[in-house]
Order: sequence, then C-alpha cells, then structure tokens
Amino acid sequence: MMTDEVLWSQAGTEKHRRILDAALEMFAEQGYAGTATAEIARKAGVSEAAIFRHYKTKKDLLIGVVAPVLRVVAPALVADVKQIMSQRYPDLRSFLAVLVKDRVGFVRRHHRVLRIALQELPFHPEVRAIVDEVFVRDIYPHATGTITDLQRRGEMMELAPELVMRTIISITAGHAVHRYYLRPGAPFDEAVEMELLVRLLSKALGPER
Amino acid sequence: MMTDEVLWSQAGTEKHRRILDAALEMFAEQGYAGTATAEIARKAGVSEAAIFRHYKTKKDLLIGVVAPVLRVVAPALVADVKQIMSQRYPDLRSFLAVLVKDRVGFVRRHHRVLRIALQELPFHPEVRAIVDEVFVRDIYPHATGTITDLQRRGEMMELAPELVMRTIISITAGHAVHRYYLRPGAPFDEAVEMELLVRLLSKALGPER
Amino acid sequence: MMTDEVLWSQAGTEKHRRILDAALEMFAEQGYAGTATAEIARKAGVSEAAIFRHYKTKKDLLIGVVAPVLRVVAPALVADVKQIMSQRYPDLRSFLAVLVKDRVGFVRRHHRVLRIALQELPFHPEVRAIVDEVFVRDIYPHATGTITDLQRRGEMMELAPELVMRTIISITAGHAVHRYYLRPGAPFDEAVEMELLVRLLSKALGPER
Amino acid sequence: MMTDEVLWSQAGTEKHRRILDAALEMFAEQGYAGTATAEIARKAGVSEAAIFRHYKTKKDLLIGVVAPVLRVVAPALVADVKQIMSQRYPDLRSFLAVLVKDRVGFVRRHHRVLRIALQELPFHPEVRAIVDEVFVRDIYPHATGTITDLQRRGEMMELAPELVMRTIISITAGHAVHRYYLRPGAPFDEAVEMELLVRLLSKALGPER
DNA sequence: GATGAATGAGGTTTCATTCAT
DNA sequence: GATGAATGAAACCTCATTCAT
Repeated sequence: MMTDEVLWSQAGTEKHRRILDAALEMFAEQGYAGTATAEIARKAGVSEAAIFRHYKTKKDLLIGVVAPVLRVVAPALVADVKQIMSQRYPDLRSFLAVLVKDRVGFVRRHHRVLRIALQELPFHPEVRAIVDEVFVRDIYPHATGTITDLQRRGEMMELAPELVMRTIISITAGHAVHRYYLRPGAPFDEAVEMELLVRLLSKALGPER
Repeated sequence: MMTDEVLWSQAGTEKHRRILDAALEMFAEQGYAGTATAEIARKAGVSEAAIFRHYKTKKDLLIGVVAPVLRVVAPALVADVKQIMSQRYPDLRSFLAVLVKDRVGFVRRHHRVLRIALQELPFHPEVRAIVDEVFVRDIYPHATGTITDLQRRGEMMELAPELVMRTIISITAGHAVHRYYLRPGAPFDEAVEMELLVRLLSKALGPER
Repeated sequence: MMTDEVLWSQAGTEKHRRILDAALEMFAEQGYAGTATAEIARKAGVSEAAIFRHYKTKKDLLIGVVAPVLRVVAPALVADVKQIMSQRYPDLRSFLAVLVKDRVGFVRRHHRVLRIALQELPFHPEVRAIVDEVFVRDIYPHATGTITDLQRRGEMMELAPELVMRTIISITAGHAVHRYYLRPGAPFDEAVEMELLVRLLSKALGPER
Repeated sequence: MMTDEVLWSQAGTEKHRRILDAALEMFAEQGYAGTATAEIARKAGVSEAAIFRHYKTKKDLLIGVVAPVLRVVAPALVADVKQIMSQRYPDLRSFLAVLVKDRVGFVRRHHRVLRIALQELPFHPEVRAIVDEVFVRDIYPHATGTITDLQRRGEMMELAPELVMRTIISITAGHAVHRYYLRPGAPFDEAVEMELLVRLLSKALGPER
C-alpha cells in the first residue's frame, strides 16, 4: 500500500526524506501557518538549517510537499483512469464501481497531502496554481470524453460534463471529509461505504426515467 | 438579507463591532494563524490593546467570531427547518426544493463564518466542540425524525438517516465549496444551480426502482 | 558644543533617543553590517523589539541615524556659510580662515555620523542619495557663486569651481581622516592644524604668479 | 598594465586564484561583513569548503586578499620612488610630475584592494597593522629623506615632512576618492587631472614668497 | 583533494500580550 | 476606557565552519 512518504523522488538523502515526512505530518495536523520550522526540524531529527539548505523558504517546503503528489502521482493515476475509461462496461454501475474504488484508494493513500492542499488552497496562489493545472490539463479533458461517451450510449443522464464531475467529486469528497476530517479515528468499513457511494451515484447520474 | 455582521449581539459598542467585523474578514481571508492581531486592529481602526480589552487572548476572539453564528443563528434556522419538516409535501422533490433553498440561503449569508469554522475545525478543539454540539443537539435529532417519516411514506430510499444527511450535505457543500472556495468571483445563476441540486438529490435519494 | 545626539528631533521618547545614540555609536565603530541589532538594543538598554517598533528594518534605522545630520544640520550650516560668504574679506586668506574654522568645527561635531555616511556610501543607494541631494541642492550652488566672485576679484586662481571645492574638501578631509580615522586618540592642536590648512589652501588656490 | 589579479603569487592553483579574484571583487563591492563566503564560492565557481581549505577563517581570506598588494607590491613601488627620488630635477614641479604620475598609476591599478584596505581599516587590527607597517617601515623613511633634501635646496616650503606627505596624500587621495568612490563610472581625462594635481601641489608646497 | 550535506550560533523580524499614562 | 510604547518569546532565515564520503 503505497503511502505519501514513498514518493519523495526528489529527496536524495535520508535526512531530506525525513524532513519531507515531518513537514507532511505537521502541516496536515497543524496547518502551514500553525507549524514552526523548528517543530519540523525537531520531528525530523535534523537541524533547522538543514531545512533551509534544501528549501529556500518555508513556503518552498510547502510546495515541495504538495507538488509531487499532485503533479507526479495524480497524472499517474489519471493513466489508470484512462485505462478504466477505455474499457466497455455492461452498465453505468459497473463503471462507477471501478472508478469509485480507484478514487477512494487514491484518497486513502494521499489523504494527508490532499488535506494540506485543500487547507492551504485559499492562502497560497502557488498551491492553487498546481491544483488548477492538474485538473485543467490532466483530468478534465479525459473525463469529458468518457462522460459524453456514456451519455451517448444512454447510460448516463444528460448533464454538462463539468457538473457530472462536480457531483462525483462532491459525493466522494463528502465521504472523505467525513472520514478523515470530521471523524478521524472512527471505525468504518470501506467496502460498505464504497458500495453505498456507487449506489447513490448510479441513481443520481443514471438516465432519467 | 442578513449578513454576518448584523448578529454581533454581544458587541455593545461600535468599536467592538468593528473589531468583530475585521476579525471575521481577516480570519476568512488569511486563516487564524495567518492573521496578526495587529492587522485586525489596523483594519478595525482601533488599537491592538482595544482587542485585548474585549478578549483575553487571540483564540477567544476566534471563538467570539465563530460561536454566535453557529450557536445563535443555526438553531434559529433549525426552527425554520423544523417548520419545514412538520409540513406535508406531495413528494420528495417538493420537500427537497424547500430544504435546499433554505440551506443554500444559509450558506450564502454566512459563508465567511462557515469557512472559518471549517478551516479551523481541525486545529481548535473549541471550534470542533461548537460544531459538534450544534449538530448533535439541534440538527441531527430533528432531521432523523423527518427522514424516517419520508421513508415510511415510500418517498425515500431505505438508508440510515445519518447517511441520508451526509449525502444531502455532501452535494450541497460540494456546490458551496465550488462557489465560494474554488471559484470565488465566478458568475453563476443560483436558481439554476439549486434546481440541479434538487434534481440530483431527488434521483439519488428517491425510492429504488 | 553641540553633538550628534542633540539633534534627534524625530525621537519622541527617551528610549527612542537612546536607540539612536546607541546605533550611531555602534555603526561608527563596527560598521553597519558588522553591528547586530541585538548589540544596539543592549547598549541602548531596550528590547530588540523596541527598535523595530520605530524602524521597520535595520536599514531604516541606518537612514534614521544618518539622514538628520545630513539633511537637517548640513543646510543649517550652509546658512552659516552663506553668511560667511556674503561678507567682504581683505584677502583670500582671511576668507579661508573663517571657512576652514567653520568646516573643521562641523566635522568635529559630527565626525561619527560623517564616518558612517562615508563608510556606507557605496553599499546603500539610500545613503548615497542623501549625500548627493545635500551636495547638489544645498551646498554646490552657493559655493559656486562665492568662488567665481573671489576669482573675479583676482583673489583666487582661475579654476572650475567644482575643482576648487574638491581641493578644499580634499585637504580638509585629509586632515579629518588622519585625525579621526587613521590616528584616533592621537593628541593634536586644532588651532595649529587649522592654521596650516589655511596656509596650504591659500597658497594652492591663490592667484598664479 | 598590471592588475590586482596578476599578483596572487601565493596562489598555486587555478582555483585558488579564482577564489582570491572573487573575494577581491565582492569585498570591494559589498564590504567584508556584507559578503557571505557562499557568495564568494559561487562567484569563484568552487565549493565553500574549497575556500576553507586554503584559509582557516574568513578573516584569513581578507588578509590574503589585502596583504599581497600592500606588502609585496607597495615596497616594489617604493623602490621606484627611491629611484625617482635619487635623481635631480630642475624644479619642484618636474619632481611632482613624476611622483604624482607614479602614485596615480598605482591607485589605478590597485584601487579595489586599496578600497578594501581603507574600508576595513577601522574594523580589523590586522589590516591596520599591515598599513602601519608598510608606511612606517617602507615609505616614511625614504620620503623623509627626499623631502628634507628638497627643502634644503629651497625648492619646497619649510614644513614637517609628515605634514608634507599628508598634504600630497590628501590631494591625491581626494582625486582618487572622487574618481573611484563618489563618481565611479564618470568619464574623465587622467592626463588633465594629473596636470591639475601637480599644479596645485606645486603652488601649495612651493617656497613661500 | 574536493564536495555536498550538515549544523550551532546567531541574524533580523514578528507576534501576542502587558502596562504606564 | 483607550492607547502608544514596550517586551519576551519565538518566528523564519543566514552564516561561517566542519565533516563524511
């Protein structure tokens, strides 16, 4: 089960990796502005100066934590989606089953980075730019094609692709926010929850009677 | 149309009100940790010391900004919901139409306080406590009754009330997040969006075929 | 005998004045880059934060130390010079006697600020700008008039006023540099030195045989 | 035309030379305290560690930059002066012509090192020691001899040799300061300026009428 | 012999909070 | 009651210097 820490491809040294791990955890827990570089250094077991050797500023460190996941990992997963999309499914439900499973897994693996990205989105133009870029360039175009295809085949209601995406994201994210943000630590059965998400989305987005 | 600033019932003096207005705006824009008390004082046109006359600490000020809306206003609106719920509707759709309109209006009026509450939720137990309290005490019980009633009448699919609520909140919040958080300033037609929300929720939550 | 410290007209409070005094002394002794704000604070007997309450940055403090003398005091002395210039002297020598005495006194009173100004001149455009401004606007024009007048009366050799000034300044400054910079603390007789300066300048600038 | 960089006789390797060149330039431009060793390393195209292989401390590097010029080059030029002095001149003016030309050339070739030496003089006893040593041991004795000789021959006014030297240095340095320090980059005609210096010095130091 | 990584000490600046006036 | 001044603590960041590789 790949976790965020595995993908510090930029980090050459062991200490560099520890810095990124610590920053990831602290930023997710306390927010960017609420985390002191000294705390990160302490948690990483390095000197503060070591942080600033790798990142000129604290904000560069934030970018260094958030960017890899959004820029390196997201597109990789988009490839999965493309592969998912390129296949034929007997119906909308089977398609959603595969898609939702993939997305839920993505969120599970990267929920801390995603939390940071969302939390800092309104405060840092740089973070917003990365999110925009990934969505507009990598995700949106492919999704549009698949959605219109499903609609042409009568499997999905007529609705602007953008709104279809927003609906899928809303329901999936609602689940994620509840799980990781509002009730962290609460027990839950991922398979059951996923089955529910698929059911709700199938009904909501299925063709109108 | 009532706005956040109107409800500083606690604020006796003009200055006190200006402090709360300034804090509301800065906390929403820059986050709690990213806002200096000096900035708030400057924006409010008062001395920093004036802030600390009314609030012992900066965190007290945060509570002073967030609590009124969640504690005073939310229950007031719950009363509306109760009234909404107590009526009989020809079908699920008409019910959702009224409910969604009410909720969307609430978010429109208080979106800055809501943003602060959500942003600071994970960092301040005090804020989380308020949100929990309002939900568990005021909203959840009433909603449960109404939902089971609708299900008994065959208007709504069988699903734990908590999950029904989460679905309604997810889709409504997804809309709000998009509007106020991801694309602030983008033009949009509230009536059309609300109609869409109702349509999607009707389909998602309607009885299974 | 007025000293630098007297002219902190900008300093409202006792502590503010102590900050400027300490900064003046430390900058003169150790240079701008070689002086820590903590040292200044300690010497002034205030907290470091107090410094940054009055001056946004360390460089602003430098300007705050240098500017008053160059901008407020220099023009005041220029007025003296103007008055000196407007009188008639029996010969070049008596004129130079008055002028040199005035200048030497100025340097004696403000040698620390002048030292700072000269030391930091090449590193800070702001300091250079002030020096340029004072010279070009206040000193150069008046001096030009007087010099050409003396030349018309046959008391002074023919030479571009700018070069006359540079000669006067060179010899006077050479004396000052020796006294305050190269051999600080060495005993010396100001009256004798001044008499020598006048003698050399009279000969150098007198009409050619 | 020899420049500073040529005389790094101590520098065995190419890298060592590049370090000294870079240090010379940065110290002259930004001052010793205002220059980081990292900047020097970057400009020299070597690692910071390389600097500390050659010089134990940053201050040692300063000495390594300043000392060669003052200790190795200055005496060499003193030899020239000695040779200049040992000749007979028809009058003071021709003597000064040769001397001034020599000195002005020296300053032109080494103005950056001289600037550093002057700038750092008050902050580093080591630098002061070198300057003192060169003056007291190499330059002063020879100059004294020559000056008294000229005075015995009636070519020069009666004045303590030290003061004669200070006068020559003041006027020459005034010219240099103007050229390299106050108005760097301004166009000027060295021959004309030198002629002026000789004229002024001849008049100032000539026998009294 | 050279370097990239690392760091302790210290740099400037900001912050929430207090207090004399 | 309100404020301008003040501050201790801590923020982010830089520096000269060392050391494992």
